[in-house]
Amino acid sequence: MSTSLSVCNHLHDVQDFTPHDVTERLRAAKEQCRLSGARFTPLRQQIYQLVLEANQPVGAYDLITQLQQMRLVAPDGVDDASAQKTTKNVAPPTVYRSLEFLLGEGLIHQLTSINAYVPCCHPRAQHTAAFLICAQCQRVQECSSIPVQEMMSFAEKDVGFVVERSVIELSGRCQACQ
Amino acid sequence: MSTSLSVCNHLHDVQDFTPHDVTERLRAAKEQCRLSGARFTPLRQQIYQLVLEANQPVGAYDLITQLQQMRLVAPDGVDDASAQKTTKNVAPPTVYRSLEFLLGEGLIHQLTSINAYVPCCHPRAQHTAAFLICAQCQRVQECSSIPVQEMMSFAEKDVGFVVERSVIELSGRCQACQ
DNA sequence: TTTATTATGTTATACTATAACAATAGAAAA
DNA sequence: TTTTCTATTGTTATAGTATAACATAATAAA
Repeated sequence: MSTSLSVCNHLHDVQDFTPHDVTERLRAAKEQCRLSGARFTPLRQQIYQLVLEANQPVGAYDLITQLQQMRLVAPDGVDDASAQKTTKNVAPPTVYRSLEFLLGEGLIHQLTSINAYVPCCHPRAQHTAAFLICAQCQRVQECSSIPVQEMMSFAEKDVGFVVERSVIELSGRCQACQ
Repeated sequence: MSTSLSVCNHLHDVQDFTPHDVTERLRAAKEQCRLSGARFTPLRQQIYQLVLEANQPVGAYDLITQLQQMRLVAPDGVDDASAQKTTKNVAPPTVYRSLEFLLGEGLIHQLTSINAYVPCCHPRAQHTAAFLICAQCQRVQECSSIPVQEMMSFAEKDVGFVVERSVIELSGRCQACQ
């Protein structure tokens, strides 16, 4: 996906970022956090980048595995640069806390039905969105157009229900996989 | 909820069944299974009844706990009817398999976002529904009216996405809790 | 610098769900 | 009826997801 951030259609693929896209997203996220006073720490950047670079929704434990492989350390008592390095343990709270931060900033979305995370196609204040999840190719499309809004307003106006959190996830086959 | 089964509005509370309602639901479910050739075994009936009688969505492990309390057994080697009875272990697969059966028959719905189950307001062949989940009183309303269908047809017609499974769950405050 | 706050590390554990195989019960066939 | 087959349930073990609680470290504020 090489679409400019300024384009605001109602349906977006949330994967297939080019390296250039990833860089741009990271830069934009830094700027967004700077403006809102949030601390976009190295760990948070790292995890955001992993979510951006994945071509599928990523699970929390996938991220743990990847972080562990990125954090190579020398064995105890060995100061030799050529020594065989070993991976360092990364515990679940490390990633869950960063995921929570990224969700709060609106940089990523949680896919509750498959316990995974995807980048937000258009980072901004938290917004309602529906997701089309292809069970074949694992691609995800984010959709914030009319039908979603109609469902929300139906709930609020017709039923008097105040929506705080929405989970709208449709699984099936995308057009390309049929 | 004492509404007759024949009433088919688009919004239903899925809790607050009277004992009479529960009996009627069980009878209807037996009949439905008899017609479709499915085996509505005692275990499955028992679990369906627990879901019906709950005034909140129930988790699988809630059901396990309740089943264990219902299955009292005498201690080893004691045949005295007056002996103190002890609970018998019930393992997760026991309830998950029955829940899967009830889902397949369309007798219950799964609330993926809170890992819980509720009775279907109008048992019939599997159908798409949205759920309004009150975070305060835990009541759930099942909604199968226009907005849901519009979202589905949007996905299928406008995007060419064939929906196989839908998770549409809105959490917040119901009218009574505001 | 000192203090306060926020973020991360660490250990332990809770909660949710399924795989794999054994035993049993019910239905169908002989 | 008896046997055979199939579906259901029991049982053990484990996988997968997520959070509580407290210690340490890094950053910001006083």
